[in-house]
Amino acid sequence: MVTVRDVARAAGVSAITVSRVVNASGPVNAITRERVEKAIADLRYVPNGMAKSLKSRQTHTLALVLTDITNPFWTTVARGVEDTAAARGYHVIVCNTDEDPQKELNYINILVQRRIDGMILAPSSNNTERLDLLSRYDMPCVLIDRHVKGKKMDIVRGDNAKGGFALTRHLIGLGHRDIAIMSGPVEVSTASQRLDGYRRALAAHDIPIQPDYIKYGTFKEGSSEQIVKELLAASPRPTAIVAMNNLMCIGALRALRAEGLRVPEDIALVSFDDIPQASSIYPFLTVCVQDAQKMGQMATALLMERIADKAASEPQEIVLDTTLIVRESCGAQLVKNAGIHR
Amino acid sequence: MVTVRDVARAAGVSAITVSRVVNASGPVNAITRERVEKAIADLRYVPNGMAKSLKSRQTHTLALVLTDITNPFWTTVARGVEDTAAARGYHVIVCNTDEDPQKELNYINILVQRRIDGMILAPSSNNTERLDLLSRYDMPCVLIDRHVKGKKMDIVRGDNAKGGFALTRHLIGLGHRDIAIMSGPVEVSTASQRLDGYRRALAAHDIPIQPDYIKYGTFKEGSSEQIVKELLAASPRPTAIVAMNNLMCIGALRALRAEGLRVPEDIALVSFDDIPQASSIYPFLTVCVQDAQKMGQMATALLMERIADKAASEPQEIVLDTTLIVRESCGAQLVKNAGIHR
DNA sequence: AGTGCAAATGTTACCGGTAACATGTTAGCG
DNA sequence: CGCTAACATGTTACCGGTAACATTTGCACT
Repeated sequence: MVTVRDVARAAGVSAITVSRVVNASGPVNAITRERVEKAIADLRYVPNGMAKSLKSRQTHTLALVLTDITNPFWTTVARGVEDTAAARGYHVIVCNTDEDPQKELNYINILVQRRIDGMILAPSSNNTERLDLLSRYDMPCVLIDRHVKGKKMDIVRGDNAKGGFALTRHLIGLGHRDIAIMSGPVEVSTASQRLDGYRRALAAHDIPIQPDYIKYGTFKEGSSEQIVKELLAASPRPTAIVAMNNLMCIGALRALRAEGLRVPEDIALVSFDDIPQASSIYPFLTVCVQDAQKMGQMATALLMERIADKAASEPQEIVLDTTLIVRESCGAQLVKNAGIHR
Repeated sequence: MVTVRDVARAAGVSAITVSRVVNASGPVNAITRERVEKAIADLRYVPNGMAKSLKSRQTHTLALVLTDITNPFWTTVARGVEDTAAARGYHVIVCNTDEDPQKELNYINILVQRRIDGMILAPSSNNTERLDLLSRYDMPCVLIDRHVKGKKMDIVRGDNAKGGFALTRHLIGLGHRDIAIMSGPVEVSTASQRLDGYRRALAAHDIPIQPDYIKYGTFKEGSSEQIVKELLAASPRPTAIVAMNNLMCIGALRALRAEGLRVPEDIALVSFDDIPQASSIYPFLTVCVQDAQKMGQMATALLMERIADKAASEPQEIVLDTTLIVRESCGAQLVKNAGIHR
């Protein structure tokens, strides 16, 4: 492949002059410039980004390390990150960890080797070891959607506690008192904060917390089936379920139907995060949504700041608001039509 | 940041010896190795991937250039690509063109500069200029989902003609004769092939082709509204619509509902590609699906072959089968219950 | 003892771009 | 006319890793 020196030879100048023409990084006589430009065109010279990166110590590459690229929430985050990064001349490597800390660690190691300029990370566990690794290597990092215990870092996340509170209170307002919750993994902050909101809402209405009503699963569709079975066996049987994310909610809906229960007539079901294309044609699920695209944008902007700034200012925590969208699955319609539910 | 030479100094050996320890690329005495490994651990040495890439002329990076990362079809393709690439030690840069040839060209230029090892591309136009650019720079490239006229290249795609044929014939089998189609952009092969299948199915049943029934839009939700309006104004009004992809179909469904028409009672609607999470809770749309994940896997595997092989064998065309999933939106249930439809 | 060979380690140079410094040239000004 | 300043261009070295080649050491075998 053609190099600066090839171009230089063809144009009868030195390599640095070619570099100056390409980057407008120094004075070049108009006639010389023209000759160089002709040589570049003739030889179809394309500068080698790696050589440039090696010398300049920046790669103009970010990584987005997320837990499930199949989940529309993350897709939308990715879109926000990609757009914001591209607008500033950065590229994004998307890495999918499937909530597996080992996979996550692997990716981090490779990304450090690649000397990416920074990283947006949805941590899959509370273990701080790999985060220490990042700070040791001076790699700017912004956490997204989740924090890690005992480690002060930049983070952009939704207001999970408020969301959990809002969903639960809404159900209480519809007359429910036996409200169960399908939580995500205990050690993921998103889950514990949402659970907190749930607890606080119950407490605020003097409803005692039933340990039987709190179940832990993964954030995937698959784990719901077992949980639904257990919840239906609880006594008294819950009249409403809060699912901790969109995929678990879908799983729950299927599982409930398989058990012969209608939603919302027999049991109400609400959840966090939407599935935009689904609700567009079938506005059924009552959900608490976050602006995922904005979350991606904010995280990227914060990361860029951090890259420019490195260890300067204190780590920031940006908390984005959540919105409750009331549709059918909570049974609000039923209540409206028939007075108090149950 | 620590380099081989720093480690070498600390261990009292030469740089190349460190390199040999790290890569097991030459004989090293056990005692020396131990000393070097200790130095690596003490200094927390991490090899610089860029320097390695510069020397070895490979980046272990692929790019996936697609047209809409919000579309679940492409997300699933991305997942297939990512998994397959990661399994072989490659990383993927995902680039989103929004069907904009200018954006696509930009990305290609930057990717050539980065000297990525290869590229999987869903071309946004029939223009071959940028593809010539790729071959000129000797960049292995596999087209995905779409081909480009008059350019022999590796490609992995679905059997669009067959799919278009199957959807149309299914509607004909249900008694429809006035079948309209919402096509994608004329110059995208995916669209023209599907349209071809539609035409062939009509011809096979001696149904004349009505130019009024063929409309062209983008592959996005937004373009459907206008098209639906136009189709409803045609005379006779079509009794069924074939949408060319999942998002257009959603748009059409909304537009039809807005016009006060029920699907499938008043008009049937079928489409290409599913929205998995939507149909999981609401199995409504009759669709012709492709295995997107497999498409991504195959494309990556083919690309890897091509990277290993460069200009060796002839370009391959891999055509994946499509499957018709009959659900409600085509009106099959109605027909079953009530005899011939309309 | 002499020869041959493998293992162990080192030296040099290069991948491609560019910062830092050096040199040559021209124009402006007293 | 001589001096300075700004412009134009070039030389050298470095970013960090490693291929190619060179050197040294130790051992087996004749």
